[in-house]
Amino acid sequence: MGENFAVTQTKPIFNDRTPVRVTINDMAKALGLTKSTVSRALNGYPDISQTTQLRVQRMAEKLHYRPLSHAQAIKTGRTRSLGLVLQLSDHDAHRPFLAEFLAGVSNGASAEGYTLTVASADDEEHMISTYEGLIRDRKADGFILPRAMVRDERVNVLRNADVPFVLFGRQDDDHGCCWHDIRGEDAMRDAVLHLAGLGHERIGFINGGLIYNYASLRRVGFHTGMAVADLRIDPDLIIEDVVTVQGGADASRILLNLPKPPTAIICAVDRAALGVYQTASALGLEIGSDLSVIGYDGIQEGAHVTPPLSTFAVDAQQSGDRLARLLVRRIAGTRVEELRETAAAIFLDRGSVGPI
Amino acid sequence: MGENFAVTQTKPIFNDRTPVRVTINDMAKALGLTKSTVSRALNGYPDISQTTQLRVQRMAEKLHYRPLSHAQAIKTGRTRSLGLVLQLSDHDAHRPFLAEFLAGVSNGASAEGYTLTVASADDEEHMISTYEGLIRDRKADGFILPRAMVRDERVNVLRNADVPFVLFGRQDDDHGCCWHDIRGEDAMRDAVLHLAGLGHERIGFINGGLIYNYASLRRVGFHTGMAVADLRIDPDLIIEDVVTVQGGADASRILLNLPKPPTAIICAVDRAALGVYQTASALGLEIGSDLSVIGYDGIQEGAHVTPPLSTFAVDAQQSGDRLARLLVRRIAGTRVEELRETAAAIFLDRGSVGPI
DNA sequence: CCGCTTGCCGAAACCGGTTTCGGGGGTGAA
DNA sequence: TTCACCCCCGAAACCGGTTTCGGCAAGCGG
Repeated sequence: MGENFAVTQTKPIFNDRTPVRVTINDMAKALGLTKSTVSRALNGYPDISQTTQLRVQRMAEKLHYRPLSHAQAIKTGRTRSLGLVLQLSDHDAHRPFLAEFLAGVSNGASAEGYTLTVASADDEEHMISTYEGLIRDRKADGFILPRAMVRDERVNVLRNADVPFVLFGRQDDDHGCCWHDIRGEDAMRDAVLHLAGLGHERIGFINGGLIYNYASLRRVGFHTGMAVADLRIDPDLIIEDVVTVQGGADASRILLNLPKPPTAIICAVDRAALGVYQTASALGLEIGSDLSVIGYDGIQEGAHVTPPLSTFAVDAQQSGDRLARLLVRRIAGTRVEELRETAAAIFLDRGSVGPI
Repeated sequence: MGENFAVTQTKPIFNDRTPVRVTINDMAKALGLTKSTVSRALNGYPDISQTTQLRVQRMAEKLHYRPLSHAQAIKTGRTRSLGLVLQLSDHDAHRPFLAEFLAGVSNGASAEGYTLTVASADDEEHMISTYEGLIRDRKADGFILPRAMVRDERVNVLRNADVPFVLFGRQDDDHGCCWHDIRGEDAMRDAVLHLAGLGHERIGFINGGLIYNYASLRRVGFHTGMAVADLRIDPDLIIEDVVTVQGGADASRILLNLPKPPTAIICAVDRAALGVYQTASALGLEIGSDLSVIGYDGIQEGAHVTPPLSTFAVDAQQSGDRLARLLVRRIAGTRVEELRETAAAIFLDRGSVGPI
């Protein structure tokens, strides 16, 4: 017993530069309370005095205490994480936005104290089983569904598993659905009006993928615009279900080879518009003068073609952020009716539109 | 006491079509064992008889029992999830692959029974604090670091926090590092040899971002190729730190305006190669005859330009898959030396290369 | 002065797992 | 027969939280 300095410190404060986690027990000890009181104080239970609650909160600040999410999960069932299942086979219509979208989602999530769990699936069947697995293993408290589809099996699964979810895009059967979406229909309408204002009368429309819900909305927008501009709709000038560059090239070739070809073409998807560029150059048409083109999406490549593509840009990052925050509120129990919002696409008037 | 049928079932088997989770207690009850035995049987403890272990495993199959990952996490510290932090500001050099890469990672992870946790950060500082937060809150058992950099602060942080990680790309200071990478240096060498075989002697080289580790490797590969082909290296024909289309256009303009311009240009990044196309068309040069171009990456756009870009394609999905599996093994304790692998890029001989 | 609320907190059970410890029973040797 | 192992498994503690329950002290009315 030569030394009087007994080693009483059983738990190191620092472990190789990494601060050791402070637990609720450390909090309780530091405050002279029991851990149950600490827990209730932090979770805002009404049977804790104002004074104590504040003391606990201050101490939590001071000690940088944050409850372990998976420790609470075991009792509450809440992991504090949002789920996102990517579909691969999805024709790369929305690939370009993925980075921004993901960044937005993860930003929104972490701002709310949530994390983002990402999975992927090749086909629809695999996707459904992926959801079921994630739900069964409680990997996420709720899900973000990109690209709402007309007949959306994901919605059914989540609905009767009673798991919160939020759609990127709207849904006709809105029972239990909340969403964030861009008003593509307004964009299509404005595109028509813009062209009509420049004297165009024969306006072609190349719509996007019909399995997605946005296609019918944008079709309606196109019709609305034509009606407002008092223009007759020629069914021959409408081609639907086009989501690729090649598809856009093919569709526009059909349109431009008509006896009375359109003087302008509106594309529901930028990639299709890029296809129109190919066909135009093949046919010796100059875009912006011989043929006007308006796209939708605002993908990078559109800025680099000549002339730069006039298009309606969507802010994928902002949308991702909004979706995450909506989902968190949904998980917290807010009614779906209060969690439905849309935003406008912004028109980028670049070089691909001209008077007739 | 009119009824003799007492309601003893306290836990419903089905809850609105959603099967209720079976817990380790259900397993114990069904087997007539204690939960501790069940746990040890499933985790392969040596003090459980062969017979019992098999019984337990069969029952687990039958009842579809899988332990709740966050329930085990609280005791073991392992969440069974892999972390991935995306950097936004990262010039969209690798954006195009993100979808495939992510799909690969999440596939590999789920094949190993892991999930994928994704976060994002705008700048480097934020990124480091993001890692620290994820580590502190035990959100991931290990991390995948995309795009290894020359001076990589992430590596430092993870190294002395003693958290497993795996690099996409190699690292000079390989202490504690394991990785998967594509041998870009071999690709650059082969590109030179291919061109030299066609008679080219003045070969330009537009290298990628110098903050990334791959740049120096590809530079070495270029030099190697030139040495093997017995060609002299003209420093004026080398421009580095180019990662965008515009950058590629600018760099190639410099090269092609030299008194003795190159007859072929190798680009370490496809986007730069696309920039070369722009400059070539501006200068009236026909690619494939007047000027040969070889890229690297294998991005989609390369297939759609005319002539299609000859390039070395990397399989981002496969890489993601490999990285996930390597990381899982790293977490399980495999030595880093056994977890270093490289793969070859595959040459797509399309239309942008011709004899001198 | 007494009884009854009410406010506030501690004690303890619980969630679904893991891990340590100890002991019962069978076997082999003395 | 006894004793010492060894092979298995059960009991119980533990991880870091949440939630229910009960009780003490102060306040209030009578």
